[in-house]
Amino acid sequence: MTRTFPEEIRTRLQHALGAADVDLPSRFVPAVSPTNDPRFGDYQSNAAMILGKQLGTNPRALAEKILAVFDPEKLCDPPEIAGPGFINFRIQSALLNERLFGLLTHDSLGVSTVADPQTIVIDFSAPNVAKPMHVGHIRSTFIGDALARIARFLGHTVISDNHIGDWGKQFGMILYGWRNFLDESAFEKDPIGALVALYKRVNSLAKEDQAVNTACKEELVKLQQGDPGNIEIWERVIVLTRSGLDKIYGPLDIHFDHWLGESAYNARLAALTEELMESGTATESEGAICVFFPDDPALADKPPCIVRKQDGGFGYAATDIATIEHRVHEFKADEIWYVVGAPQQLHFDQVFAVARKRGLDSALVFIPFGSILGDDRKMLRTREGEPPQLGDLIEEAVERARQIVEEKNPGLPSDEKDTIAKTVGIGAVKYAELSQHRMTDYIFSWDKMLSMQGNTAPYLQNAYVRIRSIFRKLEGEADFGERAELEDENEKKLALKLLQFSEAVPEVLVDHRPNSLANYLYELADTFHGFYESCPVLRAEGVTRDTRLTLSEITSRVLCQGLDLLGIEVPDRM
RNA sequence: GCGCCCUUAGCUCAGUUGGAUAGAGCAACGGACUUCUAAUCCGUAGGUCACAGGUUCAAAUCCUGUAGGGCGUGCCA
Repeated sequence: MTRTFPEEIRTRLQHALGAADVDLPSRFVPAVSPTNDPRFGDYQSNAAMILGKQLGTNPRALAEKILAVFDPEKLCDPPEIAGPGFINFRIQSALLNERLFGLLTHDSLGVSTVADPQTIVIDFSAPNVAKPMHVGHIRSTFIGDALARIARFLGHTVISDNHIGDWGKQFGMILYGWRNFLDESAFEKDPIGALVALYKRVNSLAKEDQAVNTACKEELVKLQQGDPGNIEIWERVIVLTRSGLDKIYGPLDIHFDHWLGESAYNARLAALTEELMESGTATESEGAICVFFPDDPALADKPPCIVRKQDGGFGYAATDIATIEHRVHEFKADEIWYVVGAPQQLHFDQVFAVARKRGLDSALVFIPFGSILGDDRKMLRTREGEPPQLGDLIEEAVERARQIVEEKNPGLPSDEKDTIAKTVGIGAVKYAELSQHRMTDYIFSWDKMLSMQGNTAPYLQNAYVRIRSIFRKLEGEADFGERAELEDENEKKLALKLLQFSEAVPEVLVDHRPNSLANYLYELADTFHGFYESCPVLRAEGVTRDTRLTLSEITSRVLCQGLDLLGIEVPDRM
């Protein structure tokens, strides 16, 4: 297992600190980060400044003391002290050469698997039954899928679970609608559409008419209590919904290990509630079974967690608690990640608190994201208005990409153009989401989601395509020679960037933010384009050519692998 | 009312968790295709990091307050 450059530098700094007999605060770890200006070398550490402050000594003097015993052998040039006390490191060319060339035979492109693999259940996407996926589902679906891919790549055991909303109050509405207004003919033509129409009709009716609202709740309670007629309807609706969802997930290349929706835990809810009562965790309040948190300062003055409602029905707190139990006991989850919108913070704080009271000690991680807003700057909701559907968005993306391919590369076979259009269009939509910080709210915009210029997936795909084009022009098998020798500044910059893939991937899981990987890939493509402009590959000779071929090959592999971790594919031509 | 989150270039957003002169993309302007794919590249212009204090060698980043916005706040999920 090869250490990354920052890890190596950090280790040697720690050695030096020990050798220099510096009186370290407990658990002090020197920070090492890439520089933002090449004049300062490749990496920098502010350790001397931090320590200088804590120990009351001059930072630059301390830095000199550290560097007097720092061992740069086979790693970097002798480090320099700069500014108020930064220590700057420049990686040795020989080491860059060696590591770069080594990447050719390294399957995971320099990325080490984690030392302590965990079993991680990731809960994402979770659409509702009988409602089509719309643009509001983009975030959970794409972010969750990317996190699953990245965690797997790093060596964790990942179990993805689509916890679909197949049991809630909206289902009562479907049942009510099914029993009262089902239009069989419309249903045969377009099952999903008919279900949606049904839902909408009942929803608006229930808003105005309290009796309808109550009737819906009653249908739900009947279902939850096992009424055979309602069960039968429910089963049919699930099958239909599942097939509708598969049509969306398929082209997006998103797959789940399990589809354990809310309904999967129905049989457990009554007993769970009783256990909660018996253990004193839950109490009755205003006719509902609730958990209060008097000992938790953050939750004490908040409304209670409602496990069972007045009408006897179970809310999603009950199913979520049962779900955690299942994941801990059956899946042996060390961690459970919830990729869910930020507004549900309180709900998960409560549910996690209940789980802990029940002795479930797996790490429960809420991974929130900001809202997608409509033109009015309000959250997109299905209840009012009509947010664009995910299927339509994808279709439009593919169409726009198809037009551009037609324009740029009319000579390609038609079926290849189709494939390219899918790869590019879907990539653009995914990247638009994943390149953004997950907590940022944004106003949904077709043009933004479908942009194909600048910092977009097609930009990264284009860099890959240019490289594949180089190799297509090579006669026969590519020969990368026996070593790399970096001369030009653009080559060195690119080599360093490529070697930093090993830093960028693990970085994502520090804060569960795929956008940090997207940023890295954009910078890589940008660096590559600089290299591409000033360093001809095929016209070069000897070791220069070998080196440039190596740089190109590794760049294409990192782009392909990196994009794959975001769930984005690359075409060979575009 | 209370709680959480947000405010960075005309627009959309990054900003490696406190580091050196705050960066990209769009849009604007000026250049580069008989060359390994121009979905590209190079250059110009664009900033009181909402505002006011504070913490320190160092603040877009941490603390306090103010303004504006979003979300949540007992039986939807």
